[in-house]
Amino acid sequence: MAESKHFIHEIIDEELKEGGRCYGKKVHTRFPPEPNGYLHIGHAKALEIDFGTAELYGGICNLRMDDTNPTKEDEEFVDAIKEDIHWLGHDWEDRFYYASDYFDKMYEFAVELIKKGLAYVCELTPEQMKEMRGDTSTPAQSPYRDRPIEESLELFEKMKNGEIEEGKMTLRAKIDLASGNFNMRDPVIYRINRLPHHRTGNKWCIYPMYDFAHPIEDALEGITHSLCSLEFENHRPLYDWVVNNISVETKPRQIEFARLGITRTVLSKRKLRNLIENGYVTGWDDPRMPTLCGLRRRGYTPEAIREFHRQNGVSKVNSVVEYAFLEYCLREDLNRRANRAMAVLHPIRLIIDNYPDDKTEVFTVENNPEDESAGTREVTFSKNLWIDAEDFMEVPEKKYFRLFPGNEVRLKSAYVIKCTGCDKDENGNVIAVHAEYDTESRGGNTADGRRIKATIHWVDQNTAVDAEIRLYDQLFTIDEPDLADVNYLDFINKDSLVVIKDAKVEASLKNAGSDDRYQFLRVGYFCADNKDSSPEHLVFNRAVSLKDSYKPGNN
RNA sequence: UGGGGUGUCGCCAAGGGGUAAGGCACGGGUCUUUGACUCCCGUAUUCGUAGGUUCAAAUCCUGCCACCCCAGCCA
Repeated sequence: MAESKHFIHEIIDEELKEGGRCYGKKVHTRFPPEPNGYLHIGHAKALEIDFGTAELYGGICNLRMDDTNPTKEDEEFVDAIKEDIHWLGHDWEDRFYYASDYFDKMYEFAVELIKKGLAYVCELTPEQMKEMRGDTSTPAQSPYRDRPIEESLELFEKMKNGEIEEGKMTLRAKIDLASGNFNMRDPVIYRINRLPHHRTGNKWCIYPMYDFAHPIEDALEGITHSLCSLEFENHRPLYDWVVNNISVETKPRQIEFARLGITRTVLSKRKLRNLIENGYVTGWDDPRMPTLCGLRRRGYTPEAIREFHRQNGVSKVNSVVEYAFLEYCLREDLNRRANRAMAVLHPIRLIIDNYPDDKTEVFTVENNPEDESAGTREVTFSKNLWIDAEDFMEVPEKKYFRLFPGNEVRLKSAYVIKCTGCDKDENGNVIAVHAEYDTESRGGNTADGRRIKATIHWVDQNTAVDAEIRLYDQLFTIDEPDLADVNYLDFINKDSLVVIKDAKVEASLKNAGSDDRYQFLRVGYFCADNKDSSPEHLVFNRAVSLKDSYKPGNN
């Protein structure tokens, strides 16, 4: 698994060399979520890059809530964000910060800029500022940019003291009104906002803009590499401008990478919220949601998600990874680690006619053929079993080698049986399958060594437990519902959830916890639902199906 | 038509003058007490495109094309 280094690590390698920007320094990154929503799998990529890079270089990574806008942020998300990050296995130790921790210092830096003649108080309304912004060929206008320093100082103080109405004044950096990069056309770095802040309450009524705040946060924390997504590329000149014009010891470097897209998935907060509000899903943790809490509830493991991001690599190309790759990563992980169990999703009776009516046997079954240390468990066997309706065909199609009259099949870890026929109801539906077992095949091996092509799973009617099973599938029917010009709500997959109320599962599943992952033999990977499942009413979610090379209808 | 980016297989992605890694997906085979897993084999004469430099170009040069981001007192 010796993946070659991606461009960010190549840059860091260079900077760490003698004479490089970071020679002799410890690599220090940060993950700076805005506490205004739940983390999703796209954030997990950034997490992998931020924490993973620190780990790779023996450095450290801070967790920092980027809470510079009181109108959008809320404390309620902070704990959920921390929980999700811990669940993924990342650790910030004691380095948990808020951007709001630095409001005092940011204010001082703003004053410093004013004193240097590099910032001024502007009295343009938002509308006026928009009108005067100019365009690609016309420079912006800024009538207040030559205001005396003393006056700006005074006004800025008034802004801080709440003497100015919201929207009436801003503090702007004096940079370049003619820049082709609009972020440099004297950007607003402080605005007035009278909403109480979730942490600082009413202490402030002016708040720094991201472009001013972020580089300061990074510099103050001694961040060496500020890794962010591509849309901030245009902001880097401003980031550098701030870092170079205020009195800070260290100068962090911003490097941008492409964010992740996944087929048949939407990742934008607005669209995800819409899915909830329109009732397409039940909430942020619905197992069909790409949120970390949704994936967790679905049965995804942190290991699978992290491996997914590691294998995808990091570049600057906007990419949309196939959902199949995420599924592959989950199967890879769970095949190694999940215990097997037998569950019949579409139960149909199987009667072993030559087996004694009241006899019960106990068979020992391996928990995981991929991992002997996973041990074994016991399952009971009797004359009356449940098997899956799909494992019987009265008239088999070509290449079908499961149960049909006259054919032999092995019941996993039990006996070889031969199908003798079936019972039907008045409508012609098969309601029971009959078979006779080979008394010499206990455990599943034939005495004469004849090979049995198919092995099917089963559960004993005497000990089987009822369970509800939720089969989840992709929420969308098209590959890229997240494109700007498609109405994603027109492409909802109506069958993204299929509920099976009357499944029969083996007794050992009775105590399944939501952290346990199982492979239901020949079906897929499942976990108990972390909200709705209980020993009295088992509910299992399908995380991902097993691959299946059988193509029905192949006449 | 300003500025900033990106273009290598269906999807990711290495490779930065010496003759196209790898993974997923897909197809075929093998193995199998899971039609899973394993293992094997196959899959870009070609690197957005047109020229140029060179013995040699995906890699260097020039032009062109396509796509993404930017005109919030959002992050």
